[in-house]
Amino acid sequence: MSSFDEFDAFEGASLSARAMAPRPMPYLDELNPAQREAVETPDGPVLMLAGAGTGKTKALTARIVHLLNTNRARPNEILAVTFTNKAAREMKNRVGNMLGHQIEGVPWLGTFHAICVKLLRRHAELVGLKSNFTILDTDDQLRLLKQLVAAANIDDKRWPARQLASLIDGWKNRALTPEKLPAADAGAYNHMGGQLYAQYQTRLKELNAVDFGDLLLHMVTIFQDHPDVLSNYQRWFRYILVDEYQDTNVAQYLWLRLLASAHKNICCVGDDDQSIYGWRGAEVGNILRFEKDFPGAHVVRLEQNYRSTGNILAAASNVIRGNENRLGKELWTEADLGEKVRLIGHWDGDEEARWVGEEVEALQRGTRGSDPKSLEDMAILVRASHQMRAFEDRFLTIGLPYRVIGGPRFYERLEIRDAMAYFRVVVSPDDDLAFERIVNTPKRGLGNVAQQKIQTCARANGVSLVEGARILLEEKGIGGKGAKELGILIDGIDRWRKQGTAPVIEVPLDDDDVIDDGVTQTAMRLQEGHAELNHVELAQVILDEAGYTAMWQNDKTPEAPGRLENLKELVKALEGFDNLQGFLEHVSLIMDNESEDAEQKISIMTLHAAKGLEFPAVFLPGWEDGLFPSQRSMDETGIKGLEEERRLAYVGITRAEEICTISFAGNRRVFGQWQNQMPSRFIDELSDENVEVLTPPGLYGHSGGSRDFGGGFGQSGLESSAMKADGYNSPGWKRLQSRAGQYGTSQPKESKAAAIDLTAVSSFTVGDRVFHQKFGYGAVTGIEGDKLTIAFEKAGEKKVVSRFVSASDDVPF
DNA sequence: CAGCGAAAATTTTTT
DNA sequence: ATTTTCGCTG
Repeated sequence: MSSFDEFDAFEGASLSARAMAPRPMPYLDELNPAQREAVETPDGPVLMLAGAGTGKTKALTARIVHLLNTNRARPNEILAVTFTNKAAREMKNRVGNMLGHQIEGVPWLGTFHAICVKLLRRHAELVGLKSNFTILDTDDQLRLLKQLVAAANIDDKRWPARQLASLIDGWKNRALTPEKLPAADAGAYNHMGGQLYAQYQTRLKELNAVDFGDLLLHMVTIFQDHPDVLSNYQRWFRYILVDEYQDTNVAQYLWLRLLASAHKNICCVGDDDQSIYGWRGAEVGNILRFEKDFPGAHVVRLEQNYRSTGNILAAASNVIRGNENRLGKELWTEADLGEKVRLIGHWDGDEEARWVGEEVEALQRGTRGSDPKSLEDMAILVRASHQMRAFEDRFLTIGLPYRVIGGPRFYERLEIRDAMAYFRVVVSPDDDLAFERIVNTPKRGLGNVAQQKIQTCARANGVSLVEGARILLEEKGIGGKGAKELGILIDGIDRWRKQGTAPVIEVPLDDDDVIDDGVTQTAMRLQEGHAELNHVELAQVILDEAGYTAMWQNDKTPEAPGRLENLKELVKALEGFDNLQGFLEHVSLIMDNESEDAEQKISIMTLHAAKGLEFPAVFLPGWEDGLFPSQRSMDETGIKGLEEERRLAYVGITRAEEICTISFAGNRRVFGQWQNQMPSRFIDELSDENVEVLTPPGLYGHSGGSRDFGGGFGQSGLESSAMKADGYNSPGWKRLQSRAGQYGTSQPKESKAAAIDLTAVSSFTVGDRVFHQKFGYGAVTGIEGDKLTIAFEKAGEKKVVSRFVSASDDVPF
């Protein structure tokens, strides 16, 4: 009460009060009433229901700053959790900016996983681990499970280890240890699920390792079994903030509830309409139930949208209205109606990609009525990643710079994982999984048989694989080339260990000094060893001496140079860390790589990856039933799945600030087979008055100007609404169908042949030497209609539309 | 044991 | 259609 009076006085603006105010709070003036309410209700449970684009992050950061400014908490007494590293980074930055860098930052601001690692390092022994445990990636996890499955004599064919992995994952998400597993669950996976889960956990402990799910599960277990530890943290974390609360799973929920149960100073921010991670264990129920979990909770609704135009917002609202289980919010905006949401149907997926490409270029030029837009301001959001390919191909051929977000990540690449496995073997002698990975990479003549022997020997002696291999060699249990190579490898590992920084040693911690200083205290400390090399040099030496670099240098496949390049980048990335251990830790948690490059590019990403982002212009292709909403999602979870898909649609539309373009295709290749597609049911749920139906350009080719489907559907507003009123019987759709009939088949394969006749372009023959703007010189190796297959000297083999290449003679020197 | 060709599986979304 | 896995041969 008392400390608050000062601020009331401050509001009153009397001079004396202002002089007494501890710090100015300009950030409060920038908040709207709802945001301000959320910020100025610091104590007790608060639920901030923040719709898309309503300034949620702003409110959250202001709240943190406010807690600090009012001296309610010191920076390290605030626990702020997010889901993604990106969100954590952004919040850190914004808090830093608001504070004007007066304070180092908020040390306990991070993802659930990052924070749990920090905590678990301090209390590892309580769950039978050492504090330098390693975090397994999904690769290792699967390899481990495969071994267990094989040992249990289960047919890997009928019961894939992958399936077991996802079961275990699911159990961990629900905070179920093997002991707590309900009988119904334990019987899964050929009646062996529970047993194998227990074995898996035992094995992890032996390896001194955890998987991703363990990070939370172990902490929940520790909190539940050790009230003293829990109460320590309850006292320490005086204020708790949670971002994206709708995405929390049971384990995360329990973790939070345990920590908050004493003081209940917990502020959860979320939007039930943006809950799109149900499939990986997120429980919308957590947010729907908040007021029951925390009686007397203060609920604040953020409903003013600052992102999108009126039309976009209205269309999105109308779609989400189709969901039953909602807390209910109605977004509004002061912005103009703006352009209507644009809707267009295409013949097939390639045509769709072609059209989007042209549309992007038109937006760039500003010939679409609006100001010219930068590629940075545009995004293509797809349901599933395989949809990206069509756009990548298309953009490659027309030379449109693009960037795939959330694609194959740097640290998940084969060569990077191999290299890291080498580092791991050097750093942690017991990392059997890493050893398994590299023992025969590069090829050392150590096949299955030899590896089996090492396994057996290690197990018989109760030692790690490296030691097992050493013993095996001494006992001459292996001969020939393999023995020699194995000897070299083991000697190498010994040498690298000596050359590098000495291994970490545990620093004993007692609970009292545990959280004393979250910034600088780490559970491990480096022992100043007799390192001959710094860790960057060491990494290079390891890769070179192990023959790993050479392996790729000798590799003739086209991707080998890229892999070498990646390895170089990896070594360079090491410079940012003090030692190999720190780096490995970082990598296991930070799996995103935001490589910012100077060139302007359009972004391609999944709808999931787009959450939290915004773009002036957004393309939403592939709105077809079965693809979006995804058939699988509906099959697996029925109406629940459909509602989640609908939320995904809502997320997609609300990413757009000014221009939102939705499209679908009548035909699409699925598993290499052509399939007829129905327009998505969500298209029918868009509100008519906010949508404009565009006329598709000619079906084929670039020759005769724009032809539309069977005489122009959607020219008038009436027709367009008719179409949307019933997508399945819409004139547009029927015309799309009848167009198919015109070519005597519904198989576009056939009609593609027709397209070839119409285009009649190729003035090239196989063997011609050609030039392409982007790829340079090459030779034609195949012709398929107007598409040429060209073996480029630099870029390798590519398929390119013939009009983008010229005979190389034409190119002036 | 490795390299090659054939068969099978894959396509939701990820901290 | 493409990628991964499997099984056979050298």
